[in-house]
Amino acid sequence: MGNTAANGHISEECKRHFKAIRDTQDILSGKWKMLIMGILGSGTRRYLELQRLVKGIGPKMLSKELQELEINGLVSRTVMQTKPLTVAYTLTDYGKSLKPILDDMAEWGKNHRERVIKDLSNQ
Amino acid sequence: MGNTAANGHISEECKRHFKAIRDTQDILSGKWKMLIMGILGSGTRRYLELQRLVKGIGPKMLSKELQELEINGLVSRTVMQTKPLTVAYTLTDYGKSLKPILDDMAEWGKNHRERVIKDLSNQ
DNA sequence: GGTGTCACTTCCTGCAAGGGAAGTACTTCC
DNA sequence: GGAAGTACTTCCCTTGCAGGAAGTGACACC
Repeated sequence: MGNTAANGHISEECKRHFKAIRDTQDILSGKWKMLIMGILGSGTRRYLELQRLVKGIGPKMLSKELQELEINGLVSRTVMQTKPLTVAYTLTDYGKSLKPILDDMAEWGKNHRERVIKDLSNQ
Repeated sequence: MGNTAANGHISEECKRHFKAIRDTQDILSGKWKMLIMGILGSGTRRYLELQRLVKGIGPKMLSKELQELEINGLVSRTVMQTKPLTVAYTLTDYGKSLKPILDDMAEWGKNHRERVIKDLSNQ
């Protein structure tokens, strides 16, 4: 990506790179999708289970976000024939392809938190 | 991360993982930060250069986003002593630590675009 | 001294993302 | 038959993110 044509112009390859970042961000847009994907990365969850894990989310938001993830093929919804009906949400194989990114984000976030704490105590 | 204690409880480690995703997302929050970071990942840029590269952004948004990135230590701002003053924005070393994530996002976005195009033609 | 460039800031405005509270439909248990 | 659990949906309302247009200040060129 280190290619500016000195005159300030930018290669098509570069533009595609930038657009692709925007595309990925759009698919994980909104306040909750990344977190939901991260949580589902640790295994299948039921609806209320998710609502408990995603602190602060309401039922409306949760179902909206899940629907959008399902539409994009990242998450699959399965109705389980249990005592009271339950619905299981799981990452699809395609959804799992985002796991490395989410894991990296988690890793970075942990380092960042440590860094901030260090800064505060060194200040 | 595959550790639910069967009773539905979740390890502290897991919770930290989820919080860390949220933290990273917050630092790259807003419509433009990820894209700006992606662009700066390809090299130092001046203010107006960025405004041209980030299609659709206005001067207000750009300076706001850059300020927030600077506050978080991801981007450094340098006033250059040129004919008309120019300002150079660069990723800090810390900002560069986000590059793998942004690159992965770009990679995923490219694959996704191909996938969507295939789906449309196969449909 | 007027025009141009660069790097912003300020003011006004609008809309969509998101929150709260309540309701619905189905089933099972007591 | 009423309560409770699961998985949602609907309605209403607010906030804040973000856009547009214009202004500012510094300097430089003609």
